Amino acid sequence: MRIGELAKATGVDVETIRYYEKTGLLDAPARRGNGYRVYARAHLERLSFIRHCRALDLPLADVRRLLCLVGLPRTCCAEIDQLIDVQLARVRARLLSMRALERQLVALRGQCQAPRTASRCGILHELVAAAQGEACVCHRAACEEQP
Amino acid sequence: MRIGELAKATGVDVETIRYYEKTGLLDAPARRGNGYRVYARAHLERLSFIRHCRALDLPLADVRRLLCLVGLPRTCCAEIDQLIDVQLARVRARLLSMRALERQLVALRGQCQAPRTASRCGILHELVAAAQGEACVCHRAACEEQP
DNA sequence: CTTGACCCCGTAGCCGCTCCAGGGATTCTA
DNA sequence: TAGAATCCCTGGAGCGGCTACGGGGTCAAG
Ligand SMILES: [Zn+2]
Ligand SMILES: [Zn+2]
Ligand SMILES: [Zn+2]
Ligand SMILES: [Zn+2]
Repeated sequence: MRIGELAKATGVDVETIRYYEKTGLLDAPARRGNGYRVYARAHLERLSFIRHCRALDLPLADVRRLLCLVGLPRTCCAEIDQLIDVQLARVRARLLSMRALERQLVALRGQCQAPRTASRCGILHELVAAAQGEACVCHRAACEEQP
Repeated sequence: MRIGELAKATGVDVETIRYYEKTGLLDAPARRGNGYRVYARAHLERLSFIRHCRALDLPLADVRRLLCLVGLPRTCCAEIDQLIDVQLARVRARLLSMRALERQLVALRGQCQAPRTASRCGILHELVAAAQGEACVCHRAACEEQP
């Protein structure tokens, strides 16, 4: 199986596969006489594993560790479970900040309903005013929700 | 006002301020005899503006454009409004994928309730099985929700 | 025998910082 | 007045996770 075929089979870009090899995440495969990489089933599975982990947005360092733990079946899995817990916490934190961001942007967007000149744009006006120390709609709203 | 004072006043790190100057986002300030940067009120406001935009997660290229438009008051503000619209769309897209991610991670986490050996860890088992082509809890769930 | 798809390698670029080494200036304390 | 702590300077490297590029070699179809 050549690199392009592996790429198609896994949905991972060719360049990315080479990058994974360079960083030691994927074993260097055998080569044909012409220098082309030849992949075996084991590579396919390992790369699919990586891709699946990446779909969960796990950092490559975590993926590396997981791949390592697959080869150590006697280890306690607490570390694995914790990797997922930490990732879940990261995702939830991001979720919270994205929600706040959405609210802020909606509030800001509401400042300009119809196109005018820049000097009369409610959005720009708001951003400039906030920079001069005045409370801004986007962040003022967030603060008032607190109590 | 020295760089450290500006940093404290705006909440922007000293290194970041220098970075903004290097990339032309913030004007190079005057210097004292000893080479220290001396900032004026205009810098403080400009940097506060940048920080506020960054709090909305606007890319620096957009911030740059906004700063440029502040100086062109006669321009139509449609471009400003659109910058915010695009950012809102980005945030909402991220929000959707974060929500999906949370569901997937929760499903995966549920595969291992109590610590065992790695070879019996439901999480690791799931990841490996998925790499071998079997449907995984995390992504299978997502697919079944579609219809 | 040319065209086009595929493959190789090494390096640089993206974003938005963040940190480092290796120095100089200033200010506070003992 | 010496030493320590704190500030400031510069240029450059490093982070993550790719992505793009330049300049080439290989191979099968038409
Ligand atoms: Zn407007
Ligand atoms: Zn605001
Ligand atoms: Zn487990
Ligand atoms: Zn899955």
